[in-house]
Amino acid sequence: MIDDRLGELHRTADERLRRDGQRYTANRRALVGALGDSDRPLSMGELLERSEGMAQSSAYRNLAILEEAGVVHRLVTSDDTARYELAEDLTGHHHHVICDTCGSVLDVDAPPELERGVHAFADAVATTHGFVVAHHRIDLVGTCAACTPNRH
Amino acid sequence: MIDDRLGELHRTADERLRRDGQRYTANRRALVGALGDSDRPLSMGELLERSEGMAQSSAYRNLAILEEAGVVHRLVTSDDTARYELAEDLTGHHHHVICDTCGSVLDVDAPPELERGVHAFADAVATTHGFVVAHHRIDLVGTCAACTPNRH
DNA sequence: CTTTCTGCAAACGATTTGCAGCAGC
DNA sequence: GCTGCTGCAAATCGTTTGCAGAAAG
Repeated sequence: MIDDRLGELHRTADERLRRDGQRYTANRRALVGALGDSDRPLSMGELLERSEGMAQSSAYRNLAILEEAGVVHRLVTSDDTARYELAEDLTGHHHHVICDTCGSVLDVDAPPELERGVHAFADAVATTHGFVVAHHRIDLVGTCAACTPNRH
Repeated sequence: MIDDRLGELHRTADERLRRDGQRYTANRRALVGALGDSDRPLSMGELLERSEGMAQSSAYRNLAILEEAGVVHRLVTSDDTARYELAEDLTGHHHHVICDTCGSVLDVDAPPELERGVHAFADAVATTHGFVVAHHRIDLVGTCAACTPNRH
């Protein structure tokens, strides 16, 4: 196997769950697999489509446990449905492009110079306000290519 | 009156509502006044506290209408309750510092150099993905000064 | 066997909506 | 008066939780 990214991912997830006294069950494996296959955050609906026969309540419960274990990250963009992605240390640092019209979210990398700028900003805020900055978000919000023709 | 910022604000809100065929009622004035008095986004609870006797449903309805009219902006940070602030052209461009622990949100200005970087990034994404970027968000997420001592 | 997981159904909490009466123009 | 606004109560919708049985170790 040339690219064992998914195998590695499952191994890491298993390990982090065990550390929390949790089991890496088929349901959890399915969720992590679905997120690992995707290049963007997935909504609950999308996750259920990709997880044959999983009860919605199990999905919610497992995603919460996976987030607790540091495997998954839950995000809320603008509409009222949450989306899920793998934790940042599993995917690499990235940002989001969000379509106001259809709610879709795309992953993108920001130029290093921009990242440097945000870090400087974060340091300044930490100093000024005694705020401990854990991480930052940069979202570009607008209209995606698919939704643009629909504007009139 | 030396600083007629609030008067001006109410005049603008009135005008934008009328443009939409809406009235600038006492309830709406109270909401806009509360947001204009605040230096940070307010939750529904905070808005109701500051709006003596307004029904919650009226507040939600009016905030939706004010948002439609371009007077108010609704934002969702991480927890599951929305927050509201005046539209950006009424407050000036700014960003948010969000406490993961207590959910509080603080307004902050980013250095111009950082804003330039984000715009360049937005332009690049627009070109690459055919995405029309309407605006951007930069959030610093972490632990506020008030919540820091509680970490152990 | 014991503990954790699971699905189902009921419960929740933020937000929305239907409706009848009140208010603005 | 007509139309929009309000409060109230009921409905919605995403998400959470209680519970009894199934599965992992």
